[in-house]
Amino acid sequence: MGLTGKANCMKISEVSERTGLSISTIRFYEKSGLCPFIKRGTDGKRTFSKSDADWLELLASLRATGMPMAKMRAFANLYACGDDTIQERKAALLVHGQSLEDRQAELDRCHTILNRKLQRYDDMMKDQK
Amino acid sequence: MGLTGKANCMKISEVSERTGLSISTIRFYEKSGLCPFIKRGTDGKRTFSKSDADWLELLASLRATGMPMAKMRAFANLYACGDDTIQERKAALLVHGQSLEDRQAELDRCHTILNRKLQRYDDMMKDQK
DNA sequence: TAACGACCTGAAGCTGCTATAGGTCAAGCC
DNA sequence: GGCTTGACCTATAGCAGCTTCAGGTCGTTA
Repeated sequence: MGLTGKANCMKISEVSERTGLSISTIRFYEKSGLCPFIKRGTDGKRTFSKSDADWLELLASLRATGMPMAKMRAFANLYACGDDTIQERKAALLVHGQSLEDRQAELDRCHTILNRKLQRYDDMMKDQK
Repeated sequence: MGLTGKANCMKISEVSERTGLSISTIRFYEKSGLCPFIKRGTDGKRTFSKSDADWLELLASLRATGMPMAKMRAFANLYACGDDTIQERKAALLVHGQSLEDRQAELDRCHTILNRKLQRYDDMMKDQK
């Protein structure tokens, strides 16, 4: 009855909800080689294990913070090669973490510009009266 | 001699340097109606006034913080209509400022996920030994 | 049994640039 | 004068990263 397949096995809609990636995007990522290890049920539908879902969540974070697909693909290849590559993956995440911090600084800078502009609008409106 | 045209008049390369937008992007923005008021010299080259450059700098901030072109175009239309629209422009910037803060929060969230992942890599490497 | 909903595929479309090809013009050099 | 160089110009094609659409397969439910 209400069993969602094997426990520990999620449907694409559940993964979508959890990761914030759209269903189309998940399929697109699979096609692009970011998660070639997703299994299918006998009915041809994708079945996601807990660790598949975790992986997609990490991908979502990387993408949301601006990692280009080419790098994500490289990262995915390391992941697919197993635990020997952890050192390399760690290095990649560290590099990306730096660029994320740069990005945050850039957003702050833009925020300041925005606020200065708002201030100027206020000044102009005062002058008009 | 070394005079760069009228003072108060910049070339596209100078505006590019100052705003961080590529020269192509500036031309593309003009074609897209984000700055239809840029004048040309008798030689057909674009000549940017100080306020043109300021405007493009603001556009750059908006774009860098994720405002879609359609909204930028709406904003540009208000700008082109003159000072009567300041109230509306201010409202638009406030709305965008909110979405910018949301975006910053999202980046922070992703940053946390990244760091947790790094921590887990460290744990795994310890276990391997 | 028919209709619904959740999944599937492949291909086309969209946004926001970026790169390429080909041309104009002024400045500097021989 | 003739030649090259460099900064600009246009128009068009290409690319990344999705999203949307058309059309099809299941399993469940009324």
